[in-house]
Amino acid sequence: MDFLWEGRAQPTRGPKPTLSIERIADTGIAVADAEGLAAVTMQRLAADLGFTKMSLYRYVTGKAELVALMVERAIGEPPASGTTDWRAALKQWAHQLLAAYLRHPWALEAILGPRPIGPNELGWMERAVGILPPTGLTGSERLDAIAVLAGHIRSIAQQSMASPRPEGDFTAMVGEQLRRHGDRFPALVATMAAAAADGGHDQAFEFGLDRILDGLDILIAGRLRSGS
Amino acid sequence: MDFLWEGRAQPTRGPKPTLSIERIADTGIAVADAEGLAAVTMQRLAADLGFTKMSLYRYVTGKAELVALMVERAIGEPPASGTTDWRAALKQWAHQLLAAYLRHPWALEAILGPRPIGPNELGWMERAVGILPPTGLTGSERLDAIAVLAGHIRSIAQQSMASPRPEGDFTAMVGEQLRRHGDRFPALVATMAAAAADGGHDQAFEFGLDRILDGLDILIAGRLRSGS
DNA sequence: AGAAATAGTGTCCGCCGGACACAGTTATTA
DNA sequence: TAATAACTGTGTCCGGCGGACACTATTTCT
Repeated sequence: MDFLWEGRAQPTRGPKPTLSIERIADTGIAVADAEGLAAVTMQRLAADLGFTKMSLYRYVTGKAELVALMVERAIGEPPASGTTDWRAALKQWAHQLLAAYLRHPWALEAILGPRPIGPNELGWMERAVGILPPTGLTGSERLDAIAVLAGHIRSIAQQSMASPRPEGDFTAMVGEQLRRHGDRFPALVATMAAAAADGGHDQAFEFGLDRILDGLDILIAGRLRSGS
Repeated sequence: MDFLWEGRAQPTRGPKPTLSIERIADTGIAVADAEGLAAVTMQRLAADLGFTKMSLYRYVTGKAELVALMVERAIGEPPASGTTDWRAALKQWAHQLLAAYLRHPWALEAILGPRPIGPNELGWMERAVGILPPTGLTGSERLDAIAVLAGHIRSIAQQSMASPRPEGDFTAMVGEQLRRHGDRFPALVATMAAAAADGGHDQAFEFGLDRILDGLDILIAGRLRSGS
């Protein structure tokens, strides 16, 4: 349950371990980066490491624990902040977290559903809540604000997941279906045509981020006005 | 590829099929609702239906297709809108979509990554973009606005996923780790304490929704002012 | 009365996560 | 120094998964 927090107490007797949790997790990360999370199997990692499958179970109690370790290492520690302005700092934080997800898209798959929380994941949250205090929001509001941002980041990262085949692209797929059944979706057809006419390049992340920050700004400005 | 759009042309010769795609998908939905997506196996569905596993492959080319069908049926058609005010309509849409996800939490798992898009999914998008036109936003902006909302909804639904065991709850898990390693996360500890002191009940969805809509409101108001 | 196409079954395969017993290695203890 | 306890890595085995394929039984068209 807390294997993400304290390292195993290393035993005194017995042969020296040749492998390490870190090497196994890093191999898993490399495989997942290159071929996706589905390619991460005990067999595969053992083969890449030159060991047998069962030897890995000396370092990891099961696959769930392995994946949790991979996520924790892949996400890493949050970089330090550069500004004190809450809006600029949150924007920077969002960009950094998005970059981390884009480096390891499989992590989105791995963090679905209830799972143990590691120090790095908590570190990212810590950095974010550390930005907000001087803004006059309540504790719940600060947590909720970060939840919105984190959700937007995950959502965009998920949408940007590189698809192995070109026909997996979401907008292309929508376009294809609209070409066939456009009569059933008139507003969508019109909007996508308009989007293709204007700039049309992919700004979904920046757009959503700016809207959320604008919305927070209003709330914060109101609080500061009524509070002072 | 378009099995979600047109029904199979039914053959003339041969025995009458006893099963149907719909019955199979509905059985899958029932199993997934009750025991999660992992419990949905060909063997299990066949057993529940009183047939052999391989008989299902007469109706469905593989498990991926089955899951796509399950999602399409589970999400269903979007309900009709009640208002013409864009903000109220978007809010209603968001609540309806969230409710749909909460009814079938496993759908979040199933819609990760590139996948075929069905008419119902496109219907939800159609309804959303149909709300926005009279707001002065460009085509790209309207699509991006919906993407932010959809992301927030998915994110909240994912966070609210009922965990089988009580210790799977996210905030509880965070609290537990903070109790042990709180010294490393001072801002987080302070914020969670503050959140427990104020109302503290779960308003993450409404909070984020209102922030996003506020942010959109600013942009729209600005466009209308400069446009007229 | 074929012949052709289909529905459902039974068997088989490779791959997966993982339990378990075993042999070899190392530090402690008698 | 010899015995022993603890540990590492291996080999074997299991149940369950998705799915390929051959086979029989059924239905309809020629």
